[in-house]
Amino acid sequence: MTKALKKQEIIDHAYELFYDHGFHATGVDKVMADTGISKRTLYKYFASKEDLIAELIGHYGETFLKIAPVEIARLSPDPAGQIMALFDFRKAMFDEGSFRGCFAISANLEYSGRDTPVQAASLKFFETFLNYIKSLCADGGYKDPDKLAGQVIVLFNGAVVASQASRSPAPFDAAKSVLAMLLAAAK
Amino acid sequence: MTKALKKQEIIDHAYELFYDHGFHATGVDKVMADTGISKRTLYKYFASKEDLIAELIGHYGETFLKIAPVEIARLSPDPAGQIMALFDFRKAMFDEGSFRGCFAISANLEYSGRDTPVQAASLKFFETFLNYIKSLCADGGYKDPDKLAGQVIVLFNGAVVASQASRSPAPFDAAKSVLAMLLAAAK
DNA sequence: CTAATAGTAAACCGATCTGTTTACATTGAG
DNA sequence: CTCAATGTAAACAGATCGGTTTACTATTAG
Repeated sequence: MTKALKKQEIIDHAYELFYDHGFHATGVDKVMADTGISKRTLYKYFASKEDLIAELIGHYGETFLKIAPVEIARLSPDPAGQIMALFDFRKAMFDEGSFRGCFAISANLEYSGRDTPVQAASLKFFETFLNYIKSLCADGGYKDPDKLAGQVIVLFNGAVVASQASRSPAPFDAAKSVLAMLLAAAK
Repeated sequence: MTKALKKQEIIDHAYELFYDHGFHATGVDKVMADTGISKRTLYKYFASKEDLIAELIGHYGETFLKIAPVEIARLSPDPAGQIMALFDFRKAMFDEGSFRGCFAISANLEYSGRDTPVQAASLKFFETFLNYIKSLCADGGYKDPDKLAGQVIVLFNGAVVASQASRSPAPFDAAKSVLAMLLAAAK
């Protein structure tokens, strides 16, 4: 097994564990046992637990931003409708019964108030995600795509967090009704 | 010192510690040392760490819902303007340099995926807060105050979480611009 | 004065935490 | 075959975790 594969294997296992059970609540021992590796190997690939989590945020971002364009293109042909479809897509992830929220937000909040690699990685994800929304808004031909993207993100984050906390996809309906109004006014 | 006062003293100290440093990251030993009490006393007033946190969420809710009406009444005379003022008030809390988000959301997310007293307490807060927004919307004379309240909450949570994560009050400006549009359309 | 209450300090429990280190086994390439 | 790389298992470190219990000391009310 190559180095890259081994590292990916650790990432895959750690990702699920932290996503499901939280960051402080999950020890590196659990990651080791779940992956089936020794502690030495874990610390060969990652300098610290926080560095591992930071890389997992990167993994989350890459995964999400690879799947999302495909899914929203499947749901709607035009860029304008794809913004709405993004909310449908995210809601569907909750509908499947798993109420995992945003990996980056959860990590950021749990390490809130400090300056760790976790903060840096999550901020980088937020920026990347914002740029993606901006490009969608620009493609949609809206007047002020950058301003619109900022508004869309607030709605999106609000829906995601409320859904995770209440374990219900309902907040997405409220968010979508506002989004429809917002998009109509921004043409 | 009476029982109630002692308990309040523990709550006050624990509240600051958990709010600033997180829940799993803060041990009961730190709460003891900070309050200046023994472990036995702590566990006389609270059955467990999770029960303590659940009570702290109640404390957060009571505090917030006692101050908010006063502040927004100071900022705006009419109920319609007070909804907007609620965002100004919350933004001002961030502007003061402290980027503490919503205590209930933070606690809920950190204990996400399990069923603890923490979940119950935070859900109760969300309900109370929603009812408060509903009453503001009803007083404002809006068409469908319950629906509007759900939309307002999504915007509010989105702004709070994004501000905490990015340590910037900027998301409130995006949220407020959407809110203005929303309120204008809901008259 | 007495008796109950409420408190402290500290030992103790078993477990866990992140991280390092030592000793040894496996493997693959030259 | 040999040697270096890569891995495992496990001890070790020092600290912390949530929680219980014991022994002792103030305080306070009757």
